[in-house]
Order: sequence, then structure tokens, then C-alpha cells
Amino acid sequence: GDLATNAAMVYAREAKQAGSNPRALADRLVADLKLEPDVQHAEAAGPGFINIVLKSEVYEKVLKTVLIHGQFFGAGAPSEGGPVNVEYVSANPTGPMHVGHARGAVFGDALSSLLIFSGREATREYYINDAGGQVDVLARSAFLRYREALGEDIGPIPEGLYPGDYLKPAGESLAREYGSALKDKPEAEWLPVVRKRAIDAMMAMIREDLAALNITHEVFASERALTGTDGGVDRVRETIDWMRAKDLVYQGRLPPPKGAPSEDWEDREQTLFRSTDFGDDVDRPLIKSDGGYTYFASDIAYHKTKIDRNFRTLVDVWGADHGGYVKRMQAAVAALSDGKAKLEVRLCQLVRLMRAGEPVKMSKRSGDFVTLREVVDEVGADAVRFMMLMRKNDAPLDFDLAKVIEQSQDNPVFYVQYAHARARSVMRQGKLVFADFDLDRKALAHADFSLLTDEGERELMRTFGQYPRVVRQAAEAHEPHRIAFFAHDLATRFHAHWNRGKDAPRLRFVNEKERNLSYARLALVAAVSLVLASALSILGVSAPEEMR
RNA sequence: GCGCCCGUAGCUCAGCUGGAUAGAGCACCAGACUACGAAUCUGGGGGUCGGGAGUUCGAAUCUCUCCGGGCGCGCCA
Repeated sequence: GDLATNAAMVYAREAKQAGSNPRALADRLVADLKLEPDVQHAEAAGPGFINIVLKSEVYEKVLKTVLIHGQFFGAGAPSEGGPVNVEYVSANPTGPMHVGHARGAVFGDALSSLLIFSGREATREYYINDAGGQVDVLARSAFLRYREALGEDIGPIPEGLYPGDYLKPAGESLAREYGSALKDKPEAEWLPVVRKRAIDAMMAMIREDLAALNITHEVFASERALTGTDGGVDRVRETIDWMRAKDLVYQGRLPPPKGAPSEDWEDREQTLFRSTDFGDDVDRPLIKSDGGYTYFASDIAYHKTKIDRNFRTLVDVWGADHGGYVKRMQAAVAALSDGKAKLEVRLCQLVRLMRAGEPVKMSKRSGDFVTLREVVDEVGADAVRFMMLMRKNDAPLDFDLAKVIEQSQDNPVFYVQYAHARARSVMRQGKLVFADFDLDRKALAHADFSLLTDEGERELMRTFGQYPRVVRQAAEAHEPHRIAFFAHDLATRFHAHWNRGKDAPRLRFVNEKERNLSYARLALVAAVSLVLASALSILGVSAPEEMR
């Protein structure tokens, strides 16, 4: 592939420059290619194209390499480009995770795994939005549950509060610890206590939701801690002062907003970040009229901690509804790092949860939304993860519960897992027929690969021979879905070749009369299962020995 | 009005960063189980890659411009 492309490019360039005879150029290139050590045969095809056949040693080398390195076949050389900071899941700690959150979570997690696999360092971070008004609403909602736990009839949950049952345990725990001591105090006194308890309870729940999806973060950063409101250093203030000293912040006025006319618009002087100097459309306020920090201000402070921790490559995974926020955050990172650090933002489009073709309604306010946990319990973590990764992150995703459980070919998770299980099954069969076979992968690496001459076998080797390249390119492009498609492709070719053996018994992997050939073919099957397992492990999906 | 994302088979989506006749799955039609696992496979029909212009030897891919959809547009996070 690469060779032919390069040849075509050289051909085109020279043909253009010299205006010389294209045919002669093609012939010369073919002659050059034939001298390449890996090339067995080359011939001119269409205009500007050359067909190349590789020597069989190339295939044998790939197969041997897989068997020697196992699941780490395709892993890159140690880090070039420095450590990467991957921030994902921006769920507010006001309730359980829902399916929309899962997409960014799975994407960020798989991206991190992919980067690490390809030889880079990556740190997974979760930014807890626990500083705004929403957590006060959460606290008031929890306070109701607290009174309820004390035996009070609280009636229907008032409009504007979180109605979900998930706050009941927090209320009960408050009742156990404080009895009725908080009940009649003014809000200003109970709010901090209840808020902390509620946030902790919600974060514990979210961590469980994440764990159910096999997602872990190394760093949990609290916005509230950055603002120093509960004691501690006010990092946001420090950051704003630091920026002011560098003339990145000034006092000024903004033009009124363009879109839908807002009635509460009030022209006033405020603290602004010069984001327009770094590519943003308008300068952005850092301090609200009530004196509190804007979300942007604390987010800047948070990203400064990343730069201070020597990260120069930052990846943030957000929901698509935060798209309007990208430019200003990139401007901030550029300003904070003198342009040395780069922030890439991957936006995840919405997930539409479906059941048998019908959209499932999800409304957080009303409390009747489908939680991520419910979905994971219903279809399993593997299915959720794989489905989320079978799409580019910037395309919308329909997630149909019925189809995921269906376990048909409509469901790529089972298709790929089945290929792996089938490969393992063939290995077991081989051991049954030839009890003395050593099927350890390093032993298999000494099989006689020159016996593998069938085109279907060659095709399999060609396919997983691409794996290192796919990994490298997926890592560079920050696109873990390519790994999912690669795994699916390899699974397809393996299933196809397996079925060829059903029609033509001589192609079967295990033939009692063909001892050496069977051993070589089992080596091939082992390689398929190893590469499939490797790809699945990057995606965080299990590679089962059998399909139950 | 402005910014970002998307538009590829009836449906859901790939397309290896510009290469050959644009590919899968679902659905539809016709086939393969006395089984190394049929949760699989084989074959078939189905396309002006939203429209137009440009760059290039060469465009689904890059640029511009329309059309259509999604998200966002101080002091919500």
C-alpha cells in the first residue's frame, strides 16, 4: 500500500516536471521496486499505479512477530511527544450518570488506553463541577430527603429541585448523624453541611457507575477546592492575579449578546480575559456580578494546574452542547502557556437511547431518566463500551437497547468476541487432536510458516500485519474507533476463512493427517486471537474464551 | 445574524489524513449446518458521496459558495 502510493507520487511529480514519457517512468519505477528486499513482483497497472506482490517471508515475519510479542504486538516505542492529559466525564455531581455521559467516558478512557498502548504517557482526569449553584440545588433537594428521613411528610418534590430517589440515602445518613439538629436551623447554617454530604454521596455513586464500565481516573479535581470556598488556597484568585500581571486580564465592557434578546442584559464594567488576542470571538468575563467566579475562571485555574504539572498536550472530552466553549478554553491554554501547550477538544455528540426503534425519553428534571447503570445492568459493560466506540465521537449515536441484547450480527460486540472465542475454540480442538502439541505462543513461533500458502491465510496475515500501523494512526489522530473497526474487520476475515474450511476440508485448521500444517495453522489462529484480544483490551472490552 | 459540528446505498455508519471500479452491517432476494461453535458464511440487486465552482495528473477527502440538519451565542455549569 505505502510502496505503491509513494511510487505513484514520484511518478506523478516526475512526469509533471520533465514532461517525459510516462510509460518509461513507470517502467523505471517498477524496476526500482523489484530491487526492494520485500518485493517479489511489481508491474505497472493503471495510469500512475503499480501492483506489488510481497515475498512470503514478509508474511512469515509478521506472524512470527505477533507470536513473540503477543498482545503487545503493535505497541509503540516509549513516549515521543511527552505526557498527555486526558480530561473526560463532565457530569455534574447532582445525580447518577446517564447514557450521554457514558459516551465521553468510554471515549476518553479508550483514548487514554490507546495512547498508553502506543507508547505515550497519559493521565486520566475527572473535573468535578461542584462549585456552582447546581450543587446548592442538590443540597436543598437532599435536605428535603433528610426531613423525610426524620418522618416528615414532604409531599411532592417542588419544581426546580432534583426529585430522584437517589438522594434518599444521603438524607437518611444525615438523619442518622445529626438527628433533628439541622432541621430548624436557617439555610445558611445547614447548607454547607448538607451540600458536602450530598456531593460526596453523588461522587461515590458516580465512581461506582464508572467502575461498572471499567473506567478509572488517576486524578479527580474539585472545582470547589480550586476556589478555596471551603478553606484552602484560592487558586482561581491566584490565577486571575497572575494573568493580570501578564496583562491578560483587564477591566472593561462587553457589547450586548447577539442572539436571542435577553431582558436582564445590563451594561457594566467587569473583569475580562483578553481571549480575542488568542483567537476567540469576544473577551470573556471571569467574575460574576455577584462577585463569584464564572465557570470559565475556575476552569482556567484548573487548566493552569495541568500546565504547571508540565503537561503540554491536553485533551478535553466534552459534550457537543459545550461546543461554543472550545475557542475560549483553547485561548486560555495558549495564554497560560505562552503558546507552548496545546488543548484539543473532542466533542461527543448526543446519544439517543432507543428501544426497538423508539426513542426512550430522558429528562433529568422529571427524574424518570434512564441511568447508565440501568443500561449497563441490562446489556453489559462490553456492549456499552463497544457500541460507543463503533462511531466517530463527533457523529450522533443511536443506542438501541433491544438490538444490543439481540446478539445478532447487528451487534458488532458479539461478532468480534465470537471470533476470538472461536479462535480459542480451534486451539482447544487442536490440542484434542494432537495432544502433544505445545500451543504456547512462543513455541508456535517456530512452526513452519512456509506451509501457509492459501490466499485466505495470506489475507489474515495481511490484515493483522496492519495492526501496528492502525494503532499508530489511531493514536495520532486520537480516534479509538479505528481500533474497533479494525477488530471487526479482522473478525470478518477470520469468520470467512473458518467457513471456507467447512466447505473445503483441506483448508481446516486442524487436519489429523497433516501434522506440520496443522501446527502452522494453529500458529496463525493463535496470532488472530492475540491481535483480537489486544485490540479489545485497548477498547476495554473483554475477549472471552467461549461465548457461554 | 455569528461561531463550531454534520450531510456517503431504503436505514445505521466506515472510508487508512489526496490515489485504482466509493465499502461494511441491517433490511430485501437466493443459497451453505451427519457442526475444528450456523451468535457464522457465500452470492445478488441497490450510489449524480447534499448542489455548484475551484486547486490537482487524480477529490467523498483540501478551498470557496449556496442548500439542509444539530449544538451554542455575558453574570448556567
